[in-house]
Amino acid sequence: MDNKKIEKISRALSDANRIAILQQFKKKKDCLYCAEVNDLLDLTQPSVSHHLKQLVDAELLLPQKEGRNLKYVLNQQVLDEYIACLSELKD
Amino acid sequence: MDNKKIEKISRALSDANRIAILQQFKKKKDCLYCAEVNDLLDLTQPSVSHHLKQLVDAELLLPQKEGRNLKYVLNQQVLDEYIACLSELKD
DNA sequence: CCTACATATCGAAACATTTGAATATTTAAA
DNA sequence: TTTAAATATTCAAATGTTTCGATATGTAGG
Repeated sequence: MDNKKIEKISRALSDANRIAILQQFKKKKDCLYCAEVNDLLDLTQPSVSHHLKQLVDAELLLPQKEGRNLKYVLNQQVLDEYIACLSELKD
Repeated sequence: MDNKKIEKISRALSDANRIAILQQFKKKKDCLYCAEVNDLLDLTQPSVSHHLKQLVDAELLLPQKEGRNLKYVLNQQVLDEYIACLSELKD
């Protein structure tokens, strides 16, 4: 993972709403629907769409269309790689 | 570690210059001098001071005065706690 | 004490991010 | 095939971040 990617993921994580979205995956077992995120956050629909886009662009979330709905799953591999890069900073 | 702290650390990590500073600790064994960071980055002294401040405010770096000079050490504990929080996102 | 060095702060310009209203797109259902 | 629901896009306002020149502060050495 190069520094540009570390920067992008870090930026995606640097917002309270986006952190809340990611934490919601702990409660819902493994996937979250777009509509659920709209309910979760105290923001208008375009703002939520903006935040989800940041997370998808950083590849922390993987989107899957289901008819009119949009389902997201957490990209554990990218998260693992990011954590591995941070661990390398230690010594 | 609460969400405000996760947000702050993530923001501190969301900049190419600050990532470069942290990675420099791998090369220098365990501490970095302010003057070395000025040499490392292609920025003016006030800009470098600004970036170091972000890292210190996020408690990723611990500053130690040495006369006129300023020495930084990596705060491994905070880094570990941050990594632990990210790991918890994975289910 | 004066001078030079190391770092910090201030102020402003440039740029990026966040937000919501309005509107567009896509798709399911009637 | 019209209508409604779910999500995305556009635009602009507000806010936050980055950068640097100028200047301030603190400290060591002469």
